[in-house]
Amino acid sequence: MAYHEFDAKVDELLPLRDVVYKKLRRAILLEELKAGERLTEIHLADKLGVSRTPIRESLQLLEVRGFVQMFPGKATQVTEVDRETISDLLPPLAALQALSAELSIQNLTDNIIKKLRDTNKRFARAVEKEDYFQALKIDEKFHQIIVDTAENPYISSMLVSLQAHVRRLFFHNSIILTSQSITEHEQIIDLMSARDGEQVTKVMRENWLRAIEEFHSVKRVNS
Amino acid sequence: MAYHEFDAKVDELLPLRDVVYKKLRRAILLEELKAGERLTEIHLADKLGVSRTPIRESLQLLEVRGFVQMFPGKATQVTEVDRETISDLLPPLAALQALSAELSIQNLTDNIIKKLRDTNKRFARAVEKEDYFQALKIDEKFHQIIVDTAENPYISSMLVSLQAHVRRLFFHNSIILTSQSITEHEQIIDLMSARDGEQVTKVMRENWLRAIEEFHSVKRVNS
DNA sequence: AAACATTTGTCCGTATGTATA
DNA sequence: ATATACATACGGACAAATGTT
Repeated sequence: MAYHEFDAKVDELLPLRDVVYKKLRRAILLEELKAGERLTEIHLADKLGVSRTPIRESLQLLEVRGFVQMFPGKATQVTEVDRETISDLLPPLAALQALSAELSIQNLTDNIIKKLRDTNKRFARAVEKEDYFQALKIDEKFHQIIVDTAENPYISSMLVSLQAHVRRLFFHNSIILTSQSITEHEQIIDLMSARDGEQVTKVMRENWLRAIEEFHSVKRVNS
Repeated sequence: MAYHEFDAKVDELLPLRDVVYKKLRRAILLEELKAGERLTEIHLADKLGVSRTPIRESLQLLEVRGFVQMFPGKATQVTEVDRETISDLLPPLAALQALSAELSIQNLTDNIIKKLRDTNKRFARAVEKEDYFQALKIDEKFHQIIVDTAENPYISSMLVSLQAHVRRLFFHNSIILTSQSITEHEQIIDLMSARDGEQVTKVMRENWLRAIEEFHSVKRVNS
């Protein structure tokens, strides 16, 4: 399930660096730590009540994942997010999601198809109720099932990272998940059942790339 | 250029953790540190003449990149590579390389096309001379030009990581780069010039996925 | 089962280097 | 340009956890 990634449910048994990592990432996603803001180890250590070591280690992980930018010996700051970022982010995301769909075909079971159809029904209900936050969560779940079914650790790992960035960009921009998504999901399920790898790739890509246009039109209105 | 990634040309100005990171990754690629081998911080620190801090930090980076596996509180070991790994690795690699080709079209200049044709000529000469090591290096360069032209930092970063894994798998298995690759490269250049994103995607994918079959046949003979 | 030897996780001190007055 | 304040990079010590005899 996707949301464990930023719900920051702190399991106290985890190493401190992981706890700190999740807290900091959550803070960045929620914009408590703002884009461009400078992060100093001592300050964060005080604030979180830990020493500098777990702070340093978590900052380095955040940097690999692209949430912060480190200037060795100088400073660390929260990565800026400009409008162009989403254009860079979505194409690889779409490509990897599409690939997941294609690869998941060989691991498909009736049970998984049932789960996908159920999830899409719940998605449809959320869209109808115009509960877009809930719809977004269910949409993620839908895609996560497909990614999990593909059983490819490289793809999973890359998608975790990309998804987090997408969330960050969309967090305060309510995404418009239209009824078109419902139909596309249904199409995706049908094509996977029919084992049509080529077509499902195409539909999946379109499903994700449409978000670029929607994002740009929303932003144009807001700003 | 791709090989700076594991040539471990130690720039002494870099933070120690980066120096250590490169040394360790190089050692893993060269199988000086063998798959499954356990890495203890103190031992590595002694061997490299540094304290545990840069060792720890570099190990965490290696873990994100998938070269080692960390069991918090217990141990760290070099990731195992089995024959199935290449089947997991190449599909996302192919997808991202194909996407790079598609995206690079919009940034294409005559100069870049010229560079691609030149590189492919040098590639052809290396293949003819049966200098497969050199051919592999030039092949990487060819693809790197395309990735760079796409100008997408997310894709670049993911490919760096995937490529390193591929190298690890292929390192002691001389890849057979056939004359078919030469033709495909030529095709790719032509399709990019013609701005045919759809077709170049297809050819690029095939170019990369063919390596799966070749790898499997080679391994079957050797083992 | 219990004490032991290791190893990891965390903290903090110090040196080096960076930015600012 | 110099000095000062400050942050990071690294090292080393201690505590906690592991697994071993």
